[in-house]
Amino acid sequence: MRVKDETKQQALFEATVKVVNEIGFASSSVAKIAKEAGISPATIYIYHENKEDLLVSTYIEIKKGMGRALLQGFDTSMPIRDIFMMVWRNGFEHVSKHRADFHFTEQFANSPFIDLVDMEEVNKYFETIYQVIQRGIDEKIIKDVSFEILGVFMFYPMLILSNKRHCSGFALTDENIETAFNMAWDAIKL
Amino acid sequence: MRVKDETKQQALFEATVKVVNEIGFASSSVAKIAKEAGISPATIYIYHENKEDLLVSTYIEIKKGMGRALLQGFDTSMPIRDIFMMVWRNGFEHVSKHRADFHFTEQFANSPFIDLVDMEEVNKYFETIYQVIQRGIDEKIIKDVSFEILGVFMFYPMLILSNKRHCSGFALTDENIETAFNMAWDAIKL
Amino acid sequence: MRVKDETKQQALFEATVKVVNEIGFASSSVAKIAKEAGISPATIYIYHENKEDLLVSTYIEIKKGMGRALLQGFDTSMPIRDIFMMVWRNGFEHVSKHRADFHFTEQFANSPFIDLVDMEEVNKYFETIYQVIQRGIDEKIIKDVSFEILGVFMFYPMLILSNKRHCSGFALTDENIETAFNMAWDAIKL
Amino acid sequence: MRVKDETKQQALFEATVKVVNEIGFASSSVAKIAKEAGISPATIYIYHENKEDLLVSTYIEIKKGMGRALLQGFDTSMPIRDIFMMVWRNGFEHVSKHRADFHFTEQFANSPFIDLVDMEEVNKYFETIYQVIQRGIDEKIIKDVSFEILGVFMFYPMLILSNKRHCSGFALTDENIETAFNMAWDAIKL
DNA sequence: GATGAATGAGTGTTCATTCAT
DNA sequence: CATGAATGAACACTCATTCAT
Repeated sequence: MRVKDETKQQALFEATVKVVNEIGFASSSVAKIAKEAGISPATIYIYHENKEDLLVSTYIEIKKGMGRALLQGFDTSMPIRDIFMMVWRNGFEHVSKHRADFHFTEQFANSPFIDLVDMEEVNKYFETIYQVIQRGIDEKIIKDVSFEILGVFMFYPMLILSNKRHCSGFALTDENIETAFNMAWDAIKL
Repeated sequence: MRVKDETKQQALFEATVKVVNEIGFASSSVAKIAKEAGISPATIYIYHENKEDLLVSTYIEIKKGMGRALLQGFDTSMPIRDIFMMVWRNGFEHVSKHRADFHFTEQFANSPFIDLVDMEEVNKYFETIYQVIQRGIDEKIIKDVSFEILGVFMFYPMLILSNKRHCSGFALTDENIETAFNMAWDAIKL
Repeated sequence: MRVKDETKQQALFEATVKVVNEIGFASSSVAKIAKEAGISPATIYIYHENKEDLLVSTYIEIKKGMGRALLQGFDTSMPIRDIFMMVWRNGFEHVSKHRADFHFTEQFANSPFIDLVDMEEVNKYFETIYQVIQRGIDEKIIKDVSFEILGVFMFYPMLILSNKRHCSGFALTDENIETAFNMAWDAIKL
Repeated sequence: MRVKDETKQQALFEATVKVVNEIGFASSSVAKIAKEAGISPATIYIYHENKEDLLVSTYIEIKKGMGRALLQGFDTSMPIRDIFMMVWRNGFEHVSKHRADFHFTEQFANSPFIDLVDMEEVNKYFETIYQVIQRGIDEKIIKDVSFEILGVFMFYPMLILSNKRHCSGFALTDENIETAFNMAWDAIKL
């Protein structure tokens, strides 16, 4: 795998997301993705070892972007609740701007492909957030339960609410986002 | 004229779930499912119009079972919170007994296959629960927000917490289940 | 093969002709023919040993009808030319009334299926006509060339001219039929 | 990038003709044709969109060769009858050299596949001959009837007489060919 | 006599991947 | 670096036929 043309690599990621979103993993083929990206199927093998690698790389690329987006404007000195609200808003903003990407990750994370991902690598993009949660627990602001349970009420709701497939009726207005945040906060706050 | 073998149909559903869970939609083929079910690939087409129909039927079959399970022991006269707790417990119990089925639906619901399902048909299995929610809203016990938002905090958590992929560290103990219920209830109660 | 229901047998012949004409031998299947005939594929095997036998039987059935039709109103005492003209007219009349049947035989006779037919059996339906030809040769009215060559100019033209595929512009009017007859007669007469 | 192998394309045409002639459209499969051509079934799809396209292309290829062959030695200044005789002889010579090809076209032209052919494209290979016919009509040498009728007596006989299936007893000797020509000429001449 | 269930073998076509250019 | 040609293996699905009922 020799890397050269960065725009081609980018086009490949975008094509992968588009094709998989439109027809699912079951029907997605290297040929179709290549066609969408405007390159030859053979060229994909210059950028990626095989099909699996293409899919996994696409997933990690998107996750990296999400981790970065959530922490936009982050400031340790802010009150815990404000930090969460900011993260919450950042999350909705980022997702609404990258619906397709996020849609892809949902599909990916609920398939056996997820087993191929080195979760350590992904988690490090969210490290800072874990630290905030821990602080909240230590300061007795947040319930003292496992990160996983907290995530179920604080982070998954962002994904589900933003997912047209699951919540077709939830418009991403400031008001709706705040209402939902209050519910999430009620769930996790002590 | 031989008569249609009902056990074959059942074996087919189980094989579909098993194969899809193990290797995902991307690699699941009619031949593999048939082999797992111990029948000829051609026989599948006696029971189902095509592959799509097999997958969709499997999904609906599972959803039907879930809807039935959630309402086990249901009694209108119970207090709203108790009903939800019962549904919550029923949910975890059912899911823990049918992990594979439920795993399949997660994958299915996050793929384009879900678009092939007549949601009306699925929703009717959950009709009674919708009525309880409405009663809770009317009696000012539950927050007056859309069903979708409530579902995100009251029902999706069951799915995510039970999902080893997403919550490997969440053991389905009575204590954990109750802790999580309290968080869900905090989120939706007025 | 036990024969019972004559109308079913007839429906089967008609279905065979219809299906083969519409989609050709390449796509025709026992199942499609059975469906067209309104019976089960399995039932076909009560009336015919196998698919081949069904096709061949259909061909022979049609040929029998043609042989009979050509000789309608036949009378040995008529002048040779008049006999030919009568046969010619009978031919066009019969074909125009049984376009589909005739269409089927064209396709059949130009496929390897024809090799399965016992030509002796078919030829006997046309025996009388061969005798007339021989008389014409003996009486020095018709050119003394082989039956095959004479057939090419006297009988094949009926088939080709009646075939919409080959002669879309040839309307089966009395005038056209007579014009063509004169050409055929010019070809074979001494 | 490997370059398309023209001999492979040719082998494919020949294999198609051979297989279809031997077992008919009903039994001819892409796999059998590929095997006969010595290539992988998948390779066929590099040269042709699908099976249909392979068959149609083969037909057109053969027709093109025929059109060219008929006009060998063609000279406008020759008398009409001599031109026809030359075309007639060219036809028999070409057919006898390419029996298999011509056999294929007979089968093809009597099947629904013929409907897939752009007749305009085929007819242009015979354009010159149509002009000669028209000249013959204008000069009152040939009967003033439609091209189709003339073709039935002037061109179809070549095909039928050369067809072992229809005329097993017609040897392609110069004498036989001339005898038949005279009959054809008698049919169409004024 | 008639049929739907059942299937091994086959259908046309696409797959992920390699390779010569 | 990039590609179209090439393919063995697999794909979803249909085949002709048999068989229990």
